[in-house]
Formats: sequence, structure tokens, C-alpha cells
Amino acid sequence: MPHTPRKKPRQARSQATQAIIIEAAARILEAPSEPSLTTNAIAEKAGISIGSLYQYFPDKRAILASLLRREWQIMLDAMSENIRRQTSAKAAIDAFIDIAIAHQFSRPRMSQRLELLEQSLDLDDDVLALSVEIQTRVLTVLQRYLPDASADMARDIVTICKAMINDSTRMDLTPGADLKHRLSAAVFGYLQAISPAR
Amino acid sequence: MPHTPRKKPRQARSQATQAIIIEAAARILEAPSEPSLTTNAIAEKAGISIGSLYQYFPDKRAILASLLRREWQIMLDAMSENIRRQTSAKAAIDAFIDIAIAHQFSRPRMSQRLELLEQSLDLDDDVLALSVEIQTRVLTVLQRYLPDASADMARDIVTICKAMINDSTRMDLTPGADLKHRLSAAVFGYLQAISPAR
DNA sequence: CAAAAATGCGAGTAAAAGCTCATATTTGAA
DNA sequence: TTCAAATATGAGCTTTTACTCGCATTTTTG
Repeated sequence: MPHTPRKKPRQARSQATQAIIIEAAARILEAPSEPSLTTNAIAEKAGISIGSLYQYFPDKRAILASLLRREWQIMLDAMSENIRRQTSAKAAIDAFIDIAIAHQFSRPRMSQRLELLEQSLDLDDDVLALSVEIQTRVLTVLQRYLPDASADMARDIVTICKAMINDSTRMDLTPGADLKHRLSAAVFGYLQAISPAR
Repeated sequence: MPHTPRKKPRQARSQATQAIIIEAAARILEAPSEPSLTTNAIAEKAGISIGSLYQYFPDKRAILASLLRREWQIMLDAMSENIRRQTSAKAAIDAFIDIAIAHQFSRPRMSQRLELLEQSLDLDDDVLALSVEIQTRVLTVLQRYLPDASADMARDIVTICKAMINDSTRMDLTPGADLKHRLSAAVFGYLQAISPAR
């Protein structure tokens, strides 16, 4: 009987191994020589055999989806914690911009290559849900700043931030001092220009 | 002796065949079923044999680079023609936004997949030169609007436009009425916010 | 301790895709 | 018309890579 990837055999150990595999994929993505992200390479980097890898993930796509989910969850956690402690709406949006920059530059090469993958992969709903959740949180913060902010505006803001930050990593792997300034201009400029009451 | 791709054997015919091959690649990229862009598929779509294809291009990368160059040249031509006839600086920038939207939506699926390829391919200088030229033209127009506009600002504008338009094609293959409005807000909002004199 | 169940292993399989080269066809000059 | 140079052809070679499966090892059970 051909094996379906073995179900959570002994929860704790299994989850740890999954995390190791996911991190191995991340380490390959951030390697400067840009080695190709093959399943064999992931298994080797994780220190397990290729056969074992397929006991924890049904296929390669699932590994990358899990990595994406991990990264988005990190973003969400940072946003939740950091946004709560802000007082003014403007400060909350500023905090979001800082978080987005810090996250992408914490592992710039990985983030870059992962964003490319994100577009070619077609993701399952449970992963997309996290992406939607991020936009929802952004919308919540926006509405403190502009009461009539819409979901479309939140999506635009996220799109602009991702594009400008990603573009920035392509030129330089450490954040230039002006990136924050330019990104703030883009975000707040957009908000002011699109706000009807002005 | 292994064959170097034959040099312009009979100029006219050769260039025509090259164009046919490039267009075949474009047609595969825009097909709704998203078939994989293999050299064999390109040759078949072009109505020539795989062997002949390799007489016109040294490798697959060269085909995609040529397609990118073709698209960027179309953009440049549209910008050159349309910008010249504008009077006000604001109208010129508006024209650029319209051109960018129209171009991407003229073949939305192709543009989308091509932009992904653009990032994984590493392009030769002669192709990158066109991309730089587009940014230079944008800068020229920006400087009519803001005399102290910088190359960084032009890059940001291009980045924002590409990201928002591309994001828009992902949701819907025909341009929503509000895209122009939102993109204008992003561009002019950024310019106003970043302008020091205010 | 013995048997059985669970897990680990990695050589090997199969499919996809870039590219070649021996052969066939066409073209153009004499 | 004749022949050689130029061009077209596509079967198949080669590499890459996702994934399998029979066996070894470890862990659990009785």
C-alpha cells in the first residue's frame, strides 16, 4: 500500500522535525550562491533522508506553503504585539511599516526568493487565510487613521509596502536610511490623496 | 564543430522568424491553461522545428530576454509619443499611468507571467538598458512636476505602478474603473508627501 | 526477550525539459 | 540542369529533480 505521509506519529517529535525541514528550506533560500531548492537538498540540509522528508510532507509544495505560513505568522505576531502598544493611529501605521521592513531585511535573500515562489505556487486556503488576516489587521489600523478606509485601500498599502521593500532588498541587503522615509511618503501620501474629505 | 546560432543569414527573413518565435512564446504565456513554457512548445507554436529554433536563439533565456525587450520597447514608444503631446506636467504623469495600465491589460496573463520570469532570469545589460531608459523618461517627466525629483523617486514610482497594476490583473483580467483612481492617488500622494517644499 | 509495529533510509525510477546532430530539403549560382 | 552551400528537421541524448519502495533500524507491546 503506497504510503500517505504518516499522520502525526508522536506529535511532539513530529512537529519538531517538520520545523527542521522548513528551516532547512529557508536556509537554502538565503544561501548567497542561490543553490536550487530541490527536495533532496532540503533533506540533506535538514540532516534527514529524502525518504523521511516525504513522511512529514506530502510533496514539495507543502513544504514551501508551510514556510510561507511560518513567515506570515511571524509578521502577524509582530504586528499584534507592536500595534497594541501604540497610541496614535499614525504611530500604529508607522509601526507597521517598521515591522514590514525589519521582517524582510531580517533574512533578505530568503524573503526575496520566497516572494517569487509565492506567486508561482498556488496556495491552499489555509495559507491564504493568513495573508488575508494580515490585510484585515492593516485595515483595522487604517480605520483608526481614516474612518472610511476600505479593504481595497488596505490591499493597496500592503502591495506598495511589499513592492518597495522587495525592490530595496534587490539593490542592497541592508536597509538604506531613506527607505523608511520613502515608504512613509508612499503610504501616507496615498492615504491623504485618496481620502475624499480634504 | 558545435553550432553557434547562425548569424543573421538573410537579414530580413531571419528577423521575421525571430519575431515569430518571440510571439509564440508570448502566446504560450497568455494561454489560460498556463501551459509550461518549454522550448519545444515554443517551436511548435511558432510552426518550426526545435532544431530551427536553436538557429535563431542560443538558448531559452535569450528568447525570453528578447520578449522582454520587445515589451519594454513598446512601452517606451508609447511613452515617447504620448508624453510629447501633453502640456501640463500633471497631464504627462497621468498619461504615463494610463499607458502603463493599458499596456499591462492589453495582454494581462502574459504580462503577469513575464514579470515573474523577469525576476528569475538574470538579464543582460542590453535588456536592462531599456528598463533604465524607462525610468529615465519617467524622471524627466517628474522633473517637470517637481524640479528636484530624483532617480530614486522615479524608481519608486515605477515600482508602485508595476506592483499595483500587476496586483490588479491577478484579481481581474479587465481593469477596474477604480484602478486609475487608486494608482493616481498613490503616485501623486507619494510625490506630494516626499516633496520637501510643503 | 520476542514479536510486531513504527520509523528511518537512500539507491533507484520516471518524467520533464533543454539542447544536439546526423540527415533531409531547399536555395542559388554557374 | 547540376552541385554545393545554406537551412530545416525531429528523434533522441543528457541532465535535473520530484518522488517511491524494499529493506534496515528503532521503539513499543505482550
